Amino acid sequence: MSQHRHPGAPGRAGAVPTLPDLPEATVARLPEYLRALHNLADAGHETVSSEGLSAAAGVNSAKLRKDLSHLGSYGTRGVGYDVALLIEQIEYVLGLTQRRAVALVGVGNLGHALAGYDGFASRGFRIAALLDADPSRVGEEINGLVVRHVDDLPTVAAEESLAIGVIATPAAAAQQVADQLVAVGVTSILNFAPCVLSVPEGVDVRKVDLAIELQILSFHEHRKASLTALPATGGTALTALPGGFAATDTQEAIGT
Amino acid sequence: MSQHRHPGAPGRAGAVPTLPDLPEATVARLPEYLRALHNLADAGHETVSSEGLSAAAGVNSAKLRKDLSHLGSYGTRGVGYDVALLIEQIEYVLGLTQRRAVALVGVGNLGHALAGYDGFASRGFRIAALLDADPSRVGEEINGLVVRHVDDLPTVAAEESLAIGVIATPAAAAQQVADQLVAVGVTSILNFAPCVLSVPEGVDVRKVDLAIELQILSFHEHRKASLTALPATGGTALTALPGGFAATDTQEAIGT
DNA sequence: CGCGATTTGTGCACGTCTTCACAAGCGCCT
DNA sequence: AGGCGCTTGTGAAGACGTGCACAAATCGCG
Repeated sequence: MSQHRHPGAPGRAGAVPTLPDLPEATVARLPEYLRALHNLADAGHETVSSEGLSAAAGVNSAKLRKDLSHLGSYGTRGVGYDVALLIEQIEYVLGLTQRRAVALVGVGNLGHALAGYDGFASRGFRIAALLDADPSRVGEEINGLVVRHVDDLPTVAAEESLAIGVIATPAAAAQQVADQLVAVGVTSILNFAPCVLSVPEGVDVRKVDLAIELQILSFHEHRKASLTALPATGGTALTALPGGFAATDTQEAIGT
Repeated sequence: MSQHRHPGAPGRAGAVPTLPDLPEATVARLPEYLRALHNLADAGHETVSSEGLSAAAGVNSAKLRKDLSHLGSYGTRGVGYDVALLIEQIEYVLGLTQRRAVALVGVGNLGHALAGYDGFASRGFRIAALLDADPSRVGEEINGLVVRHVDDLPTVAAEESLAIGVIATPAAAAQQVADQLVAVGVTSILNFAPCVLSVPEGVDVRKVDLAIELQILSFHEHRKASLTALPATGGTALTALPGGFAATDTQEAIGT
């Protein structure tokens, strides 16, 4: 159990790609670690302790160590983790060593924003095509890409190796678009439309619903409000401790 | 244990607001149930079984029943749930009976889209103000609202009862904006900037990072690809079962 | 070379979430 | 009224995720 490193990662010369099957919760945090690591690297740090990295990523340090231990044993006792090596490892595990092509369907309000969002490009993705069902939108140029009709999907898929699709259409159109994406071989879908998609087995769907996030916050607001009404204490029950900000002030590497 | 309904909900004539403290996982699903219920109501359904509702919301029916049981005992054995009543209950618990005012800071690419997103308005929220730090953006009118300078936050907070803030700025500005929001009394923040925020105790932060979602999908792509490479079976290992779409075809009420 | 300071990696216990399976309850039909 | 079929609500078990606390490992220094 001492040092089991996973093959296929550093010298990726066709080695056997034995991906450790990570817990979902860990996978969901890896991108956050990766972002924090890039910040640290930009700030000139060569190594970082689990304490420092966990603070920058906003998690518990024990959790971070356990997460990273699932990748293998990178990191030196008494020293910390090598920033560059860890970046390489996480990017490998996340499959970011190749720049994945993404098809974005639905160039409405949100689609426009996504098309212009440089966070995709800067983190390993390339928007390969913009598609829309509305003929009046076809031909429009956004950020250097021309909007094509969604029925051109097969053509697009033939040009590019499409694995990921993003749906930013109204809910009514989402299922049909999903079917079209699946038909051309897309096996991962990021869905911004507020509806449930049914897809064949083997296709992954992640959903982002902006209104849902607000509703969750609303619940906590409601709860907080109902708490202040109850207890015998005066009024300023939850206006935070007087002096201090709670979280980790180890955000050294955030600024730019 | 038979029928414990929670006071303060139906006849909300100042009754004691005893919010049951729901599990976080349940809270996160309630908005999804609510959306499905609205669809069912629009389609004319008066009642719905846990089976039907869970299918429309894309979850396990046992999970749905347990979730709803946390709210109290609405629903009739042998019949199902009264759609209208359940909507009322969930909206009450989520604190959506009042239309909450939201301040949106950062009117860039994403901020524009959010300002124009009608999903907020249709689900209980009202964008009360658009703010930006860039003077050249101040004064611009978006969707009937004029962009004001972020330093006007105190004024805005004085006009409106602000509890929720949305941050759609670049990462470098997010912490400062969060501080300003907290300073004027905001206790819930939805953060779209890719960074960790430190806030005082009692303030809730939820984060949405579009790139992270893609990276999680990328991991699963990577894993799927490495799986097809390994097993002795031919090639079409994961191209789904021949005939059938996996999920719940009980999406009757989705279309519109 | 040995020792102390430091930090990783992990066994273990705990809490939360999920899922099954079934008793209790309700309505309808005869 | 009684019985039957259907559906909710929930106990219990298992899976999963979290966090503590500490042994093992490494570095630097005298």
